[in-house]
Amino acid sequence: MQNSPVSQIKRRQVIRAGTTVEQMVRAIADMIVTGVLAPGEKMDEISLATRFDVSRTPVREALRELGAMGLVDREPNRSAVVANVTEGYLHSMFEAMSELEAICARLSAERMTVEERRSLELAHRASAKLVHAGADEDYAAHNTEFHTRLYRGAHNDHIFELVTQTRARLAPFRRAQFRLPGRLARSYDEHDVIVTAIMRGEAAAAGHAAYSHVAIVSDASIVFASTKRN
Amino acid sequence: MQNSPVSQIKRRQVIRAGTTVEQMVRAIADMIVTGVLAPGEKMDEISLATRFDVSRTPVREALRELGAMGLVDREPNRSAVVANVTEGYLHSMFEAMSELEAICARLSAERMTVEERRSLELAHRASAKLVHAGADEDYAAHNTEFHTRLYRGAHNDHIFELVTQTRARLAPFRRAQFRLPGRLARSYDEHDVIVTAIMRGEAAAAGHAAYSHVAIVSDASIVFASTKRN
DNA sequence: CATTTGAAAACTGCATACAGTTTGCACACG
DNA sequence: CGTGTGCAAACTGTATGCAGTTTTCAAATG
Repeated sequence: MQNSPVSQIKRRQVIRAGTTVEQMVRAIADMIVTGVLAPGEKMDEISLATRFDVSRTPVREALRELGAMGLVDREPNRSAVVANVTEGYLHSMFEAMSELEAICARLSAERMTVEERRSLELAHRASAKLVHAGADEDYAAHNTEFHTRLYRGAHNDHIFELVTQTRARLAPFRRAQFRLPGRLARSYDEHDVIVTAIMRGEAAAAGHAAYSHVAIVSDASIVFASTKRN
Repeated sequence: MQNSPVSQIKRRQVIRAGTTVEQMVRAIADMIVTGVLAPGEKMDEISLATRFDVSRTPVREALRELGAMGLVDREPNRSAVVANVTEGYLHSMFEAMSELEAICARLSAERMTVEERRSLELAHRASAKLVHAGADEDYAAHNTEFHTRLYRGAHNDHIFELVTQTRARLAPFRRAQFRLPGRLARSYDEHDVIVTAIMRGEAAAAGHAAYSHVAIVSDASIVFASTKRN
């Protein structure tokens, strides 16, 4: 394991500060949502402690926090494992995501400032290039930002927290959503309906469009997740 | 420290099982939502440790978990404090609550089983007696159960989690909601509209009724909370 | 009298130590 | 050859100790 003191020191400076535990929470959460750690994978405290060059105490606190976030499952006297949800629960998370996005789109249509609307539309139009170029990765990044704009546009901090939290828990299960042929173009079109409704201040229409958009992604992801499992 | 093996064993048997940390999380969370600990109150680790007769380690883990739940605020090298949110954030939580309840009522209208509908209506009808008797406390208990029925009736585990979590964080700020004169009777009437819509399977109507119902409670609570603060 | 300062007290962050539990393996026994 | 049993290794849960930070309070100074 490449565990030189140098890399440790670098980590502490590069990943912006905070307590040891906070750094570990971010680092581990990142590994989970990006798929470096797969759902179901065991994470014993000693390995993590040596890997991050700290004692078990901060590791345990980080794992507990990740457990509270729903990213890892913990049982007494057992190793923590990367959260692996049942298909039923996965479905409920996707449905919740659709509902939450619908709320955000609806509220965005009502509440976004002129500046927010303008920059939403600009970013959306710009993403057309990525679709034509077939740039999966870049479009995925744009997509993440697009949805974050909707969450912020609702101007409700608590809903922002709920939707962000749900998105993090879903992340491990919807990687590669843009691998499906033709998905990029259709995603763009769906975004377009949402943006248009928001620009016109048509709250209900924006909500419905966002609901369908997420539902479509959900269906694709559930297929993906269930074919991959076991 | 009175750390006799006997008291240890007793605790483990009397307070129903789970790890030490889980017990503490439940106990402290309960103190917060019931108002034994007021928002803004400091909770230093040593006091809690001696109070629960354990070392600081499990206390720290419990506090971290409570922090992740949003019930306590933590900053590096400072004592944890019972979460004290800004008026703006409080407002966003109440709005989120309205939206979530609307979703639950809507889905309940579509998905509740015959049995669930029957027992919802029965419990609701029974609560009329409490209103006439002016039994604040008992009606509050019924009210909690009533809303829990809606959350379960939606048949979506993740939404259940989100709404439960939000309710817990709001609890400290809406105590005494039934102290306001005439509130009991109006609450019953509002419940009645929701129940009727659900029994008829009118999803949209149930959603709207639930949204208004919670919004009304929110307004009252915000007044209460802000008059009490500072 | 108000303000600054500095040292001690109090508390948090992390490491280490130890106790209790689970797991895996080897050996005995049917 | 399969199965059960017991021991050892590995790991989690909790306690304790120490280092570093914040807070408090009182004395000194203007």
